[in-house]
Amino acid sequence: MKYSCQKGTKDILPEEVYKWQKAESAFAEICGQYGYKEIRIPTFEQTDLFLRSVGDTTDVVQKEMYTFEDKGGRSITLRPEGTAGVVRSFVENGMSSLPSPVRLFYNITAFRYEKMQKGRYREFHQFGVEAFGAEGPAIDAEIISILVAFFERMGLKKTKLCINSIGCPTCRAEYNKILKDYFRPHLSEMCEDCQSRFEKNPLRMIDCKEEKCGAIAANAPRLIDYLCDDCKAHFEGLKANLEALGISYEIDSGIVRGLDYYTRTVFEFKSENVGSQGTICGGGRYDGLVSEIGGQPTPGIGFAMGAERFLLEMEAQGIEIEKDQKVQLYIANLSPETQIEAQKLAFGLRKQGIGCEIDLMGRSFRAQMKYAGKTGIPFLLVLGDDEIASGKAKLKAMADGTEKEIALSDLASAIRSWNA
RNA sequence: GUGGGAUUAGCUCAGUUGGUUAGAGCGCUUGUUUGUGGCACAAGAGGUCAUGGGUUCGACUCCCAUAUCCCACCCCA
Repeated sequence: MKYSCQKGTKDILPEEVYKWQKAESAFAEICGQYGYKEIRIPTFEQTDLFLRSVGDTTDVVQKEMYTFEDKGGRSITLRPEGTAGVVRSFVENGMSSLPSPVRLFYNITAFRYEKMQKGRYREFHQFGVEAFGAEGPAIDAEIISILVAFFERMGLKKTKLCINSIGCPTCRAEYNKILKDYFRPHLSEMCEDCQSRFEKNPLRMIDCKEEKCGAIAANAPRLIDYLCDDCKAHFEGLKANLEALGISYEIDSGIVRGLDYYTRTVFEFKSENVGSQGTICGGGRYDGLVSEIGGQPTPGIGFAMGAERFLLEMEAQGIEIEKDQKVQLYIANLSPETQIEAQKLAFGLRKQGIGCEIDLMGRSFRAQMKYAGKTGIPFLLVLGDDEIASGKAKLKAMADGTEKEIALSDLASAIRSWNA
């Protein structure tokens, strides 16, 4: 074999693509019910956008971006996530003058140069939502409820919501001091990563997976205990709002989120079935991001759900997504002449909304029957010389083999009313 | 970037201390006589055994390198 798809990319074949379509349409429909409008943004942006928004010290930026120079000498990056591009678009298109809040959703591919493992790809799909202009915790609860509604619609049973607050720049600065005071005496026992995190971003030391670090971090002061009054009120408001909606959650102070733009609310839906990381979707508030990108200060919040991880979870929970059968009728034909008549008949039926397939390879009648049986097409009609002459044919329901004599001109309505 | 396992037909896999023309199941195509399927039976197509070197009289089998896939660490969706 000469060519294969690139590392970390995947073909989504017809036998699987219906699952994607179901998930995409359910997500779009639910977002629509909430008043979120779809936005489609470019696949690549200027590199600097991601340095500024995602943060130039994050792993995503430092080692995972697909960055290249185009023929005009510009530094271009394939988007590693959706929020940055949406925020850029929000600012560039002056959406702050739209009625607030501005509610957007999207369905994109994103790219991260990583070593792959379960639930992790270099090109992956995200369903996401962003809401701009609403400051209070109600909108936080709203976007979380979108996910809950989506999971319910798709039949997903067990989902675990974890929430946390990582505060605002003011309380986080204060907390960082406290955290460093706590870790300082233990620093020599901790891993190299944590030692360098100590100066750069002590917050990340909390969710270190190293056993020795984890033991030390377990007793570390938690940011939610040191939130400023405003942030505390916001978090309490979110909890109350979730409870009012009947959405159960856990507080997980280990959720830090690896992108720099997050403030206050952060959350994840987790599972053990989607790879070691366990995150099906993650999101949070980014109240400083719009101004960082050059817009008027505007609060924002959003999430991204990994479509591959979502589908992995569906499969792990044994939830089948129904396949839809667009072709209703198979027309078997017995000769070159009847094949043309079958094509004419099918052409007309499709205009009436009945999907049809016919044999075009001149295969034996038996082979055509086998094909019709295997494809699961629910109705069959044999078009031979007799049927053409009489204008009548037997319409057969493949499931139970029952047949009814029908005038060819009445086929569409006969199929529609078969079970009536 | 670090580490472990794998790579033989479209798919899932056999392949015996290295020994002639490389196998099975599923799938696919065709057929089992005249126009009714899923089953059964039969036949057929499809492989430079991931790629490149090496050892050997001889390599799918042993050695090395590369690529790809799977999994874990880091981190994220």
